[in-house]
Amino acid sequence: MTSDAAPKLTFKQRMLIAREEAIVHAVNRLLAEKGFDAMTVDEVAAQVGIAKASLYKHFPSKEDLAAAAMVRVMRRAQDFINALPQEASPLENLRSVVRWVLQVKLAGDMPTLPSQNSSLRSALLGNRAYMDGLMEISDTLGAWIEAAQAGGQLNAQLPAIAILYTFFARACDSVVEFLQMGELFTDEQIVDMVLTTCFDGLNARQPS
Amino acid sequence: MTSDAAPKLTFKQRMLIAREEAIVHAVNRLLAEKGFDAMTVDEVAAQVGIAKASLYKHFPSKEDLAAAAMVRVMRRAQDFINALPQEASPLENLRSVVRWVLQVKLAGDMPTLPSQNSSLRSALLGNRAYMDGLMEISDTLGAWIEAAQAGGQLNAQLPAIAILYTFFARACDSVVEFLQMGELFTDEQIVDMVLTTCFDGLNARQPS
DNA sequence: GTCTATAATCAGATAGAC
DNA sequence: GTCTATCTGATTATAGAC
Repeated sequence: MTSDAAPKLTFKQRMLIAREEAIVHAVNRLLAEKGFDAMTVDEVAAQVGIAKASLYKHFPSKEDLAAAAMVRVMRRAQDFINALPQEASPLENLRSVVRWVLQVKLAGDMPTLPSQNSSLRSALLGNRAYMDGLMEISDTLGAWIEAAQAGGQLNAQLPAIAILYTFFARACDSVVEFLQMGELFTDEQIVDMVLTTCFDGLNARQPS
Repeated sequence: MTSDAAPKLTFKQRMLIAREEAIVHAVNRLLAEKGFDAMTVDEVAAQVGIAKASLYKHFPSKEDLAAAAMVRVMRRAQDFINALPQEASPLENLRSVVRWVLQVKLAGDMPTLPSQNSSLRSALLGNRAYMDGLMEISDTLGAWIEAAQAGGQLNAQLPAIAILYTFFARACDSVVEFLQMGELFTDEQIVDMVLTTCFDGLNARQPS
């Protein structure tokens, strides 16, 4: 869908892109580790090894840094989606994506933003790349959800949008953090438990 | 369980308690509305109508304010639990409590704290009233969960602690915020959808 | 574009009079 | 205990030289 024009980049341009990638990578890790409010721009600069003022030449504000990190993780999600096997069913695809999200989160690589911060909120809404990425993912997942509902695999009583939000919410699921903190379970066990809870619910299975 | 000694309070003491209640109430609303980081102590003082320095005579830090708000909401939860009908089953009780949590959240009365803030974290861990309240609720819900698992109503494959965390997490479920923001559903519909998702999962029901 | 140095602001916490 | 006034430190963002 995204028309990547064949790039002919000068050395300087590649350096610039590499540096911005390093910046966004650092932001991603800090957002995953301590969240938006606790992350300071000084920290980001220190991690990248450049001066804070140089950061502001690349990104005009802290909010834009966060937006770039979100774009990055959404791109990674798209890459994962594009690599899914063609023969898989919509439900299998959805499960795979949720599993991937949980694994990224458990690996400490999932940036999380406060849903309440208003300045951040408006910055994201005004960010073209962010909104585009969000809509692209929503379209893909939304189509799968509706297909799975039509095929009788997902509960058709629930609005598709509610199911979509439920999937998105796995990216900031506090259950994962709680379970991970307790150190009683392996990452794999946590993924399985959350997946089970998400798709099968907490109720006991009806004996078939 | 809590031995409330019959109080004989002077007028001054009652005034003090009333003021502290007003403070904690304001903190509760601000935490629910904008979260811990965005809430400022100045705001709290302004809402209560006292000077910031006076606030600090009652609570030694912002973290303690937050802890008091959490204690307040946990007390309200205990009151709700104590009022549940005696004849109800463990599963019914659990559903009722989750429903109550969602209703409080939808009413904008559920204080939420960042799970990542470390200074706040240690303050909570060192707060006797907070830890006591948390453990009391955990004990009650935990007993119900195990009973429901033994009775075949809740999935016995899942560790009880994972189910407990899943319930706690409803108090800060971003799905609720997303759905509420969209303004497509009534509060009651949102409660039902989240409850269904939580207990029955997203998969379609097996035709019985 | 990168740096050092600094502005400008804001928020948590306190001093000290009453 | 309550107030006004203030301190202190942290943080976002920028000025200006190279």
